[in-house]
Amino acid sequence: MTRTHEDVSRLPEGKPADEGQAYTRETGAVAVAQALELLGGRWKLEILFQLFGGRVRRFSDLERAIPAVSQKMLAQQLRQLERDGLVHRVVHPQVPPRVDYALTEWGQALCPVLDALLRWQAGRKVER
Amino acid sequence: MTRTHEDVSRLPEGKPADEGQAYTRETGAVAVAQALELLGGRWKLEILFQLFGGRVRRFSDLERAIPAVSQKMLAQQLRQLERDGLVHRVVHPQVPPRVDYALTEWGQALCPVLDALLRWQAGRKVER
DNA sequence: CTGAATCCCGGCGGATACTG
DNA sequence: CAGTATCCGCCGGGATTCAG
Repeated sequence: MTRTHEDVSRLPEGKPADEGQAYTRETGAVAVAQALELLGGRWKLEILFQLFGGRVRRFSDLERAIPAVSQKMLAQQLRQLERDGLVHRVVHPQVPPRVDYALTEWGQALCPVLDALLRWQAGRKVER
Repeated sequence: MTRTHEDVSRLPEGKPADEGQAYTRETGAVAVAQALELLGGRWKLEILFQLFGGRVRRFSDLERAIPAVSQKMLAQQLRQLERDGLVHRVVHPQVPPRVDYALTEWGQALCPVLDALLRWQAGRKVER
């Protein structure tokens, strides 16, 4: 069925046993695709990177840090990140209003993954 | 060569100190975004998963394995994967024609990265 | 069998203006 | 300050047809 070389289907550890089901090639692709969808937005990665390291940023901080993004998109992407559980949103009932954004634990856990992606991409040159 | 950070959150905020230095927060986001673009196509992951483990597949194999994809998209995504250096394309000058697709070494190296992404996504359950 | 070419459509994302 | 509301262009991607 599966010829496991360094196959993704072989998950070394850490997957829930209650399902009793490892990822097949198809569900694996689907699962990764779902994960990628969470990151698919045009600005999500830039936002995430701004938030990495437990940094808490305000809306205007993000606007300043990512000048090319419009308010609409920034708000939209933040909402989606919040809905998807990567970002935590804290509203301070003040005048003027103030909203803080921070990564959830799960969002923080994405950090080493993106780092791995970074290292993978860096190895592009050596192609035969 | 690349300094292997365990944590992207430790990246410096300013510019890199020297040339061979690793990523800043900004260039890191850009680099990851570039990497994600390579995988961004609607069907690329499914194709990649079909190819993982050094499996060589023909065009018609992939069509059968991914029934939902149209010929156009399959061809398009394969071309892009080839152009981006993830997939190797071998044309056999025969009648009827036959084309084999396989991962490049670099493409294979993506496998553990997607695996990490898979494990990250699996840990979504508990959020506080 | 393996594509390229063409037509078509929904939605992402940009620009701008308005609000509490 | 931190967002909504609205309009709109572009392009990713589906269906179908043609070609080597």
